[in-house]
Amino acid sequence: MLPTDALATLEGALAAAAVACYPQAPAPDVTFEAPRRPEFGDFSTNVAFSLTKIARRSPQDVARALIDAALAHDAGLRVLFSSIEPMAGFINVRLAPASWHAVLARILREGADFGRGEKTGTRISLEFGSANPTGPLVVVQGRTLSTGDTLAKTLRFRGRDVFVEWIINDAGSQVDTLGRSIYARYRQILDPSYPFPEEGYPGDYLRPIARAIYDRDGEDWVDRDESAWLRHFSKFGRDELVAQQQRTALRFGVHYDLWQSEKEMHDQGRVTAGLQRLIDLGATYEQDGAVFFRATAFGDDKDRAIVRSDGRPTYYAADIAYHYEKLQRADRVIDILGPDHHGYIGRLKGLAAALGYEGKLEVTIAQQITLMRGGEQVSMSKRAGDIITLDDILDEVGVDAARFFFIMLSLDSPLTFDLKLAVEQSAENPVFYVQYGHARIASVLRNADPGDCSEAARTTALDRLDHPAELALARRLAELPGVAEGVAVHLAPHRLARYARDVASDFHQFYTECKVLGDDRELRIARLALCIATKTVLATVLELCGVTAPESM
RNA sequence: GCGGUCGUAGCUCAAUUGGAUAGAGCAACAGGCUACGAACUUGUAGGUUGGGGGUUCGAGUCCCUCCGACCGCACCA
Repeated sequence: MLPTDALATLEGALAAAAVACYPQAPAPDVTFEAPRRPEFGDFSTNVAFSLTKIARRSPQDVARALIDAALAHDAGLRVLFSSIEPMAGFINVRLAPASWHAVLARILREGADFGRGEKTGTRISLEFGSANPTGPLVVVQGRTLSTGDTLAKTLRFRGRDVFVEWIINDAGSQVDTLGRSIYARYRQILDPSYPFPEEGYPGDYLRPIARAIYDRDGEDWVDRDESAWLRHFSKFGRDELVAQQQRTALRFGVHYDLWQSEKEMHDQGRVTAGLQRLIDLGATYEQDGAVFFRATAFGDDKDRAIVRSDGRPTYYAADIAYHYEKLQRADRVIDILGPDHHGYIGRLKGLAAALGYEGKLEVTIAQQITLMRGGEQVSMSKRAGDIITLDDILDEVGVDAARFFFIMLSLDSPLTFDLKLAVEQSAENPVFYVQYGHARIASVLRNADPGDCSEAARTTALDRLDHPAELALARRLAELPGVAEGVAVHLAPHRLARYARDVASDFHQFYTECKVLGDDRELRIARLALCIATKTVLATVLELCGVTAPESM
């Protein structure tokens, strides 16, 4: 019997025992969790605490009574569990090894599908990475891209329908600024002293774009007025930079279902439609010829302008329309924003509330990344022109190390990243530890007799696995579905990275203590089966992390 | 000033969302290969969870209040 089924049986028995022993108390909800410390058993429940007040007895006594009653009622529990003990008020249990063997057999049977969730029917809109099309992707986007993509994969793995989107902020004045910047670079090809606009985007990354225009059009634009060239240069730059951003995302292994142009939304009248909805709901007012969203009525700390007094919509207007569309087509809308967007949380949540979708929108901020090089802080401002691009990082440490590194930390936590250290210590990145585990298993399987391997891949004869390291590893592998679900529910991809390390660690320990390819055939097959199951789980986790699972390294 | 995130071992971070003796990795120290990959492993040491109150069987987690860091606070995007 699988651990989950065994636990469900025990939960039912304990709940019944609670009702029998303490009929005056409301029926408690009995749930088992894996305790932090292994010596507390495989699983643990705190149900006794909830009954102490009414029972007027210590949690320890209550726990004892519940166990006795449950065992008296169902003697079969003694077979499923090797121990059921009260300890400090908790009820700690240890499963019979057969349950862990059953999990291994299941992993072998299901392969890459082990841990996959049933379709839930939940539609999720996930937006992350969105940026102005005025420059290459930078380090902080490495964090949102890694996190967002891993979340998308994990949510899908756990049965959600996920729609991944990026919004291109190409409707505002920054695109004109981009056009003027490129034009200056274009003129500088002929005259290096040509002035660069004060508000322009510095750095050298616009020079190749200017060069491309020059190669195609020659000096056609030199003597023209801004009104003639601006549109052209802006659009060319915007298209080129969006394409660059898309290439970088792809290189990073991140796929989008939709790159939504903000300008397109304006052109198609969708922004106006979204605003109209807000106006119809009475959530707006006019002041000095401008239109404001009454955000303070919905928890924001300030009302927000959505239409300027000259009639042009603000950026927020497009945000409103876009989120309105997303809220209509999804059950759960998730935004992962950069660290300079703290002010957005209030207004976006207020917006969802005003539109009648309170609670459906989750806004998460990826905290800041401080980039260091050899102990000195590196400026990452696009303004300063001295930018470290995501591509630079990928060139230095590779996709695998970068992907893993960026999801290792909770989004809530600010992150310090020393480039020099990253290069020097890339071998210390835990991703290599995990990948090594996978490669090591592959090596064992290569050394094994092929006949043994194919038999192990199908076997259910796993009774010989009784070494503590074997059972600990099996128990760890069994956690995969729960870990993945936790990542999906709490939007916490760093748990995958942690879990991957734990699996690898348990494997290395098993490998150190237990010889796989020994003379005892029955034991050899069982241990090979454990290796195969471990390799399967590692491959699944690495896949969710967007990291390759190498056969050798 | 207002708001938003945070503050945990020397460093980088966890802590199953209120559970047990707060855990890992680096770095430090001491061990382990004539065994399937030592890119591994075993152990030691390291803490008043920024300070102080409160809520309760129980607080790193929730509330209040100070201190500190970062980020926002446009009819820019």
